[in-house]
Amino acid sequence: MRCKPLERPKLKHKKGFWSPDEDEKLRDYIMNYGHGCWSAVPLNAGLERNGKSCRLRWNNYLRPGLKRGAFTMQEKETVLTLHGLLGNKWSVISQHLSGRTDNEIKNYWHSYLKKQVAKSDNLEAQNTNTGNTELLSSSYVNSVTRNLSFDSSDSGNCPYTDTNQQVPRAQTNKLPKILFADWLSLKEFHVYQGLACKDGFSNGKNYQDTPVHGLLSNEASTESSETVNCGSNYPNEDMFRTQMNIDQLFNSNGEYFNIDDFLYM
DNA sequence: AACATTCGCAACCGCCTGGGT
DNA sequence: GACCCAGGCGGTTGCGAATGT
Repeated sequence: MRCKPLERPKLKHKKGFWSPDEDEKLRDYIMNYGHGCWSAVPLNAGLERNGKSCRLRWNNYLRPGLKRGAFTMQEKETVLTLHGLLGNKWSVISQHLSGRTDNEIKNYWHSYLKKQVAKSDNLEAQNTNTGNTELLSSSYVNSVTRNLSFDSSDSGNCPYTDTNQQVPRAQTNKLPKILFADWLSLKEFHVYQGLACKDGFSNGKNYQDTPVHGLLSNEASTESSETVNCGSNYPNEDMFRTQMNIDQLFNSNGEYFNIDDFLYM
């Protein structure tokens, strides 16, 4: 992990925007030799930048496979839902959106989604004031889960549409984790958010302290058809167990499930 | 047309983590 | 165990472009 200490001359590092020439140098160097130790990259590539700056430039701009341009509807939903679950864990969220960088997602959130969420919260506050208390806080998560939808005509988006399909373990790890979030009912989101919820689950504790057994019960499955995505049917527990790596869902005692283990597996 | 405000985004900053010494 | 340092991450800033007045 750690590189050999470098004997480096005390260079004054350049800051600010990268020139095309600098981009070219960095790209050429990394394509030919890999980045290895980032702090050595600027020296070897002939750049007057620091290693951090090179890493950032490469990861956020030069790296092959980066997607540019507007976020798709599905990407937007993914960001919203994962943000609802994870908070500002941009790097984790970015792992679920191929071609998008954490920085890009963060910018997207701050410049666009945050406002949408605020709007949604305002609407809900109005509903609450008018006596409609059915929806509790964490409104945007609710609205997201309500609105989550995959194009049912595009089964490629949804590995759950075929309940008989066994997913090999190696592939299981590549499943979009977003689908678990989609699968949770509104109630579970309330628990995660540590907000008051009608079944008395929430006490401000971390979500991972909450046994997930109940969350996988039929009760959850029938919670609300409004939260359904991936076609028309809520996946049942058996299907969930089949599609997911069950070892990751229950600990060695076979009882509890740590959402972090799931999300980061 | 001129100025003000908002938006979008690249890049920097500072903190944290983990591995080597 | 303490220290050092590279790498990683999230928050923030700054600037050009777009839009509004």
